[in-house]
Amino acid sequence: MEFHLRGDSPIYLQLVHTISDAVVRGELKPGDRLPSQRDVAAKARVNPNTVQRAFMELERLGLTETRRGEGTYVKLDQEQAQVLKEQAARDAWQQFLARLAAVGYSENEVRTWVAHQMKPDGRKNV
Amino acid sequence: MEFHLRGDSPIYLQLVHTISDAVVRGELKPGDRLPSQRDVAAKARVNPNTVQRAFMELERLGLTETRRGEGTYVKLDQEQAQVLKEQAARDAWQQFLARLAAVGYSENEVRTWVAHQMKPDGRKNV
Amino acid sequence: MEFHLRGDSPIYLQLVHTISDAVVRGELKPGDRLPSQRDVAAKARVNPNTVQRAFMELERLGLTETRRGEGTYVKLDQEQAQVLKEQAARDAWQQFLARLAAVGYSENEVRTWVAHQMKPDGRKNV
Amino acid sequence: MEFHLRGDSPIYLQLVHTISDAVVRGELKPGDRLPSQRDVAAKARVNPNTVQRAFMELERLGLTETRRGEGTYVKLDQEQAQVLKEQAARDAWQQFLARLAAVGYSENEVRTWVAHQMKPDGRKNV
DNA sequence: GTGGTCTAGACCACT
DNA sequence: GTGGTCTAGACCACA
Repeated sequence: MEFHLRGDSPIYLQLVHTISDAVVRGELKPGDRLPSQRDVAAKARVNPNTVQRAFMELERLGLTETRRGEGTYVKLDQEQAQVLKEQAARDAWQQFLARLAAVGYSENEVRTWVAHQMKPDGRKNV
Repeated sequence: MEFHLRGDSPIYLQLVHTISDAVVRGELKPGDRLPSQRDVAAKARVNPNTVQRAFMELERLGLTETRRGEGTYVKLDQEQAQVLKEQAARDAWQQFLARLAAVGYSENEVRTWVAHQMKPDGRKNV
Repeated sequence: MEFHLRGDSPIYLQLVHTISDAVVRGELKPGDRLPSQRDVAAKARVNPNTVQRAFMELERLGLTETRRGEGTYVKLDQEQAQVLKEQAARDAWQQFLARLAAVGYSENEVRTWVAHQMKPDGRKNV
Repeated sequence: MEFHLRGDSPIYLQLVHTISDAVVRGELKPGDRLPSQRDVAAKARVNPNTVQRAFMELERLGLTETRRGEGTYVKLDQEQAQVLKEQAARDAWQQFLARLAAVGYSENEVRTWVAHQMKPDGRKNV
């Protein structure tokens, strides 16, 4: 697993998202063992305490289960992961719509705008 | 202007966004005078220091200018506002795509998903 | 508020219990501001980080609400506190019964035993 | 002997309590041979090292004695067991009283509360 | 070797 | 001055 840390949000949350996204994608399956906190700390080049905080958060969210002296394991089953995946998509979409509305796009403008973005021939839509 | 404050991001930034969005929407036009800091503080029920910080940020971003003893005025012209508006849309779209990719949607799945959301008859697309 | 720290359980949890019991007892009421993390750290003579962890836990339990730059406030209303109080009593009672059963007391023996403890004249029932 | 492991306290201590309670109840008598460490490990589905630690603790507490190559035997005589049993009851009772006091029950309230729990007709006292 | 707790101290963001 | 994040490093408990 790769950890790309950017600067805007707390490192421990970035770790949480990196890992939880992997779970949601199904890349980490129930029962899988996460790398040890020390290993993650080494790979992401952050302090072990920061990693631990991330792991605590993952457990709190119900994604993992940690067994003292053993390690941390994925708990969330595939079905729940799928739910979270769809939820993430809906949330992202809502956020997108809200943002456009906030800066003044009407519903129809949004429709047109998105249609334009989706055109496969649409010359580099970014 | 209404101020709806939620808890996740700093209050002063929420104020900045509330105001800058109004400018971007063209609701506040160049030369318009913003409500006084103390009015904003009262309406949003936040500490005046927090409002001041928000106004400082708006000025730093080039959206407003403050005239001592007079008040704070919108500086950004309509053309620049339009640029920001389009930029906001592109940013929101990119963020949306990035999020879906992060949780495992392929490009095609995104396309299908969005198309489905956009169907006007699809009731409940929001 | 006094903090008596013993050695058997993690300090941060002892802090959590000290404070949450005060809330449950109604000694700290909704809207009351807790002493700052630094103050608690000083009074309890522990590291501020340890206190912060305790405060995080209190917030996670829904007892308090912390406002950055302001302080930490009691959130739990009196009614909810009462519920927790009764719950605590039931839990303690269950635990007591379970323990006696585990070491071999029959239901009747428990009854007799407790009746004996409760006798007010029973000279030092401890 | 059944081993029901919960998650809150160290596994080795749970094993200690399971076994010591059996001794205190008189279910395991002086001279009785405990199941082998490997049997316990298998039945409780825990690491043999964990069982060993539990057995060490039992011996340290004076409940058992280990004879090399033979096995582990209950050492505690019935009289001592009875003392421990009564001690356990008193401890549990004290803990119960302390807990209720901590959440704000007065002595009289405790008395009333317990009396209510003890009413045999009061169905659902557990 | 693994996770859990704690200390010490720094720096930042916010009100 | 308040809480939030992070580092560094220690020591412990557990499997």
